[in-house]
Amino acid sequence: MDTRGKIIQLADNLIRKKGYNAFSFYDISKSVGIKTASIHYHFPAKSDLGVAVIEQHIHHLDLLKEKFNNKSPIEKLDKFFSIYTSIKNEDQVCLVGSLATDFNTLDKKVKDKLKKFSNNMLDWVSHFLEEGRNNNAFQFEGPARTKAIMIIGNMLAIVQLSRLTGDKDFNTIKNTIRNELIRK
Amino acid sequence: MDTRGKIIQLADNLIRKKGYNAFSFYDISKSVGIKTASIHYHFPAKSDLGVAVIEQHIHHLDLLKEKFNNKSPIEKLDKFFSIYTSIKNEDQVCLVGSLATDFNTLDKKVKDKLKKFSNNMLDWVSHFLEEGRNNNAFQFEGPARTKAIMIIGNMLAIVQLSRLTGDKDFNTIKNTIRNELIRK
DNA sequence: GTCTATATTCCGATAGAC
DNA sequence: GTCTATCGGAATATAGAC
Repeated sequence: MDTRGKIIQLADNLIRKKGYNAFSFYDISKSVGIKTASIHYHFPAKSDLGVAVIEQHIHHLDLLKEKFNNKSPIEKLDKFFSIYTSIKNEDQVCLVGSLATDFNTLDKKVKDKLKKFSNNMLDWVSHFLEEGRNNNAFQFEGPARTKAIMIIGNMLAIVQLSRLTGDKDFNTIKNTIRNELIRK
Repeated sequence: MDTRGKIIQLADNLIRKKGYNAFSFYDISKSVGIKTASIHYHFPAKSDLGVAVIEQHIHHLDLLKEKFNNKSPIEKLDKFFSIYTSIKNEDQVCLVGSLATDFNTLDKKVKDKLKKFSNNMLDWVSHFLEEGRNNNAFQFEGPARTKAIMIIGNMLAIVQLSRLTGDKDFNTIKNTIRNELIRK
């Protein structure tokens, strides 16, 4: 991977492990093997790096949407869950949760990009929930968008909460959501 | 309120509005009207202040448990919701969510106190959910503890998510949880 | 693209006077 | 309990050489 890519990757990891205001250019410089001043060549300000991290997430979600476009709602759901399993296994939280708690300290361009990402994610989940309900794979009441917020919210929350209540709660909640949603 | 109490109150507000690593003793000194050095008389280190903030939440929860001990499960549920409504109205997130995303940057004593608070909250909600199911006020399947994690998680998440998706989503999710839980 | 060097600001924390 | 003064360190960021 090129230097720019490495910096984004490390920043992403640090934001989700320690939080946006707790990581520094020095943390990245140690791992990449360049000085902090060199990072500013790629990203003039920290907020430029923050924007790039979110843009990468948006891009990855676009690729994922395309890749799973012809797959079943259940396969899409399990892909959605697997994202959070990876997050949990690496002792991270999700990007949206990490940046939402720091929201009032972010630059406008970071805020706006984060809103775009969360709405893209919400649209994707809403669509495959509605798709699954229409072909009787899923059961739930009310607007798909509301159900999507609740499921995304539960997964966002459990990666945070299980740091305090115990790691095993992650699978408990994931399986409960799945069992309640899938029509038997 | 005495100076110590004012400092705790302001720290609590700042943690939930900006995050633990984004607030400084200077922020507090401005509002209280004393110098930053004077804050160290009350709290030698920032982590001592963090612990005190969580201890106040634990104390308030204890008082609330006692006050609502003889009330109905639905009244307890609505009190639980009202806590998050206050949080949302003040553009904050809940203490557990704010500190969970910064968890890996906290001192051990802050981590331990936060675990205690989240488990106290989880116990309270679990108990009134079970109580409500036993007297047919609530309907849900599976362990009360699991349901409690999901409801707490949804509220923790929606105060964060609705910063991005829109403030009106807060009431939508709160009302959906309430309607699904209460037996008609 | 990366470096050295440096500017600037901010932060948590301590010493000692009052 | 609060103050002034100060320390030591860390952070973002820039200038200019290579």
